Amino acid sequence: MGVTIYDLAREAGVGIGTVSRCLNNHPSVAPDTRARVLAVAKRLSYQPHAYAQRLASKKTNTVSAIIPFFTNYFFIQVLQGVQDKALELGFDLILYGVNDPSQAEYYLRRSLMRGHVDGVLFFSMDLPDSYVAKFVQMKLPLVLVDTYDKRFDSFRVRNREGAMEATRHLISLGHTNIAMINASLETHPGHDRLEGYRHALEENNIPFAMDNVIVTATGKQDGFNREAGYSSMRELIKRRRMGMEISAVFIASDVQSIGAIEAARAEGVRVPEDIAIVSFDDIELASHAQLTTMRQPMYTMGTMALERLMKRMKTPDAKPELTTFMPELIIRESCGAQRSSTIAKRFASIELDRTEERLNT
Amino acid sequence: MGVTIYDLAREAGVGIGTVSRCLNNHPSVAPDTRARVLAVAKRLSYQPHAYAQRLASKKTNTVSAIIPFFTNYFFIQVLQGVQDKALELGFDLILYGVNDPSQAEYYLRRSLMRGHVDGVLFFSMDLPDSYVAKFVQMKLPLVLVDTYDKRFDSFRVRNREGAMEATRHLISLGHTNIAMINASLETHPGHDRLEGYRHALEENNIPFAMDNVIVTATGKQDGFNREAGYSSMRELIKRRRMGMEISAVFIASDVQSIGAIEAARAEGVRVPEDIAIVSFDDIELASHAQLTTMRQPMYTMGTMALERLMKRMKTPDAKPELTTFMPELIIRESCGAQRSSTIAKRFASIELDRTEERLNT
DNA sequence: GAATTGATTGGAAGCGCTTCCACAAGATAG
DNA sequence: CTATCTTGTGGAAGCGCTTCCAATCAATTC
Repeated sequence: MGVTIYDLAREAGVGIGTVSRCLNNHPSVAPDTRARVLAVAKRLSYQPHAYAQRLASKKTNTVSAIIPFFTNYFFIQVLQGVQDKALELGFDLILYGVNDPSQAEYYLRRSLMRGHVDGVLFFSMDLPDSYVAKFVQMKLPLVLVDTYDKRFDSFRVRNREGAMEATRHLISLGHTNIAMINASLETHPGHDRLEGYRHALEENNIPFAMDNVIVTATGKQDGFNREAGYSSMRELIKRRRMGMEISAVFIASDVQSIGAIEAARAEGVRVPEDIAIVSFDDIELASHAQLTTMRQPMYTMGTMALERLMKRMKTPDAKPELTTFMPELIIRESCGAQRSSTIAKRFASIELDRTEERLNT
Repeated sequence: MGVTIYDLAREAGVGIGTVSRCLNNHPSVAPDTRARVLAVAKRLSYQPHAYAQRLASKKTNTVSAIIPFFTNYFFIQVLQGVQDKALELGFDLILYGVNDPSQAEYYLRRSLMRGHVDGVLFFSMDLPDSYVAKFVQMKLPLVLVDTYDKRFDSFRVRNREGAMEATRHLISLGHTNIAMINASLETHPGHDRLEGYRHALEENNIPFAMDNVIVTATGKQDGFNREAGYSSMRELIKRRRMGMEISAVFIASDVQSIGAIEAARAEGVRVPEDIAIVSFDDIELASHAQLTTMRQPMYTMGTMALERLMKRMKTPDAKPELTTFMPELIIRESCGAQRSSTIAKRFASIELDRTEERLNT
């Protein structure tokens, strides 16, 4: 069916070795030979056979990305970074979306098939111990993003420090009764953000109490979802009505905050007047919802992770590196820091200018 | 480095053919031979070499998905469907995200490499004519989603009919001055939704005028983005203040509507009291924004598209089929049909019940 | 003019698997 | 007891490529 290098060789009157060299820009080919072969290849619309190439060259030019819940806005933006970088490098990206932890192992096993991929990106989940050994044994490069293992390159956001900064911001606005809405404490972000919150309170001599922390670990994405934010906020409002003094809340993720704002609206509680909110992530919608939030460099994490994977392929024995990112506080309206209408208006017009600018190009 | 079937054959004292048959569940192997070989395979932790298998068997178990702007919520949900189905079928999914039309051709070319993928899903873009011939010639199965070509299987949403229903809904609520906010008319959805809008007006003897249609085709995603919605709505409000009578607007997509609502809020225009909105897509956020919208079965389109691709692999010469989906009107608050607070409250509590239900499981 | 060098080239070997064909060894039938 | 199946099995061929080694031939050197 397909045109092979043998066809090209016959047609161009050369050997298959020469054909291969021409196609791969090998230096030692006479210019006119190369021209002739390439002309024939074009004429017969030759297409190299991907797997034959890969089998022979032992390079796949493919990486896999094992991502939980990739419909989560956080992961989508990371994924966009990975994908753009893959395009730039000429790599194919196999997307392995994990909806349930057991799937992660299936995908790990699959990625480990000899010659399947040149490297693996593993996101936001604990790497099962049994696979650590396998990756080492198979010498398959692995880069972890938003999770950590000392035996592999890792990229992490400083969740604890970010949560501290978020909480400090609320404190600096005069709040002393600050609650927290969190997702599963079993997750790294959930755990570390709680720690940061607690630390910020304590360094300011505000007593920490688990009573002020509402944890919803159920539902999809370990509780990092809108519904969980909705019900958590309702619970918080209920407690508030029963006498608990709460003027602000630190919410562990933007998606939860979106749900929380819905709940506040439904209950007639104003944000930020009655309850100020600071959250975490800065997903695209955060600006729509006017959320004050800790920005994570999601896109950059994606591109850097793939770059690191490439580096690791070249120098497999280098020492694993841990790269951390410090999230950045983005102030919008939900925390009440911009209650002055002047500032708010000016902000709106800036947004507008940017839009118009884009329209005029 | 790797363990091959030759190693297994030697170790188990059988031939490579037998080993291969054992691993592939071929019937004609004696039960104890099979057991012995599998035991050895396990002991040596044998991993088949993906590309060798594929080269020899001429099956790749891989498909590619060429998707524009996959960070768009619409595509993400379709993609989730594709990915889940791929997992179910044991296929790998190569994600080719297109940010710019020229990339689509690159990815098409790449997908056409012999033996690279068993099939291709192509989303929402016009398939370049030159590639039609190539796919036919290479006999590479291709399924189109959200776009159409009579020579291939296609899945489409009935944009025109959906837009008609959306517009009719506004008319049924008593509106007669209905504007439209649209994205690029060069896109199929943009074009067809305009047609539907126009048709619905005319069948109700309401004059259609392009003056009531605001088109923003620039920016990312051909104008299907938040910023475009924002600026279009501002333009609409400006015209309104200059005397144009507008009480409702049909917006071509939910993302645009989200921006439009922002603009309305910034300008002090109430939704739905001053301007009622109906839009299109029903992305996850639509319920958060309380958008009345035309729901597209995105996830289903993803799963069905992959299923169709499989079917096409099995019977390559069957006649191409076109499958259309009728979008469904989802009524929320933005159209004003539920202005009664009773209904609104009941709706909120239903949402809540669902949330709590989930929490209790 | 012989010897050496460098630039090209042909093609065998090998990547690790599937599959087909041939064959051995019992089992069954006549 | 011979002829005919069955059931398992071994291993060569081949998938289409890369790469290495040997070979050719013209150019250069002494």
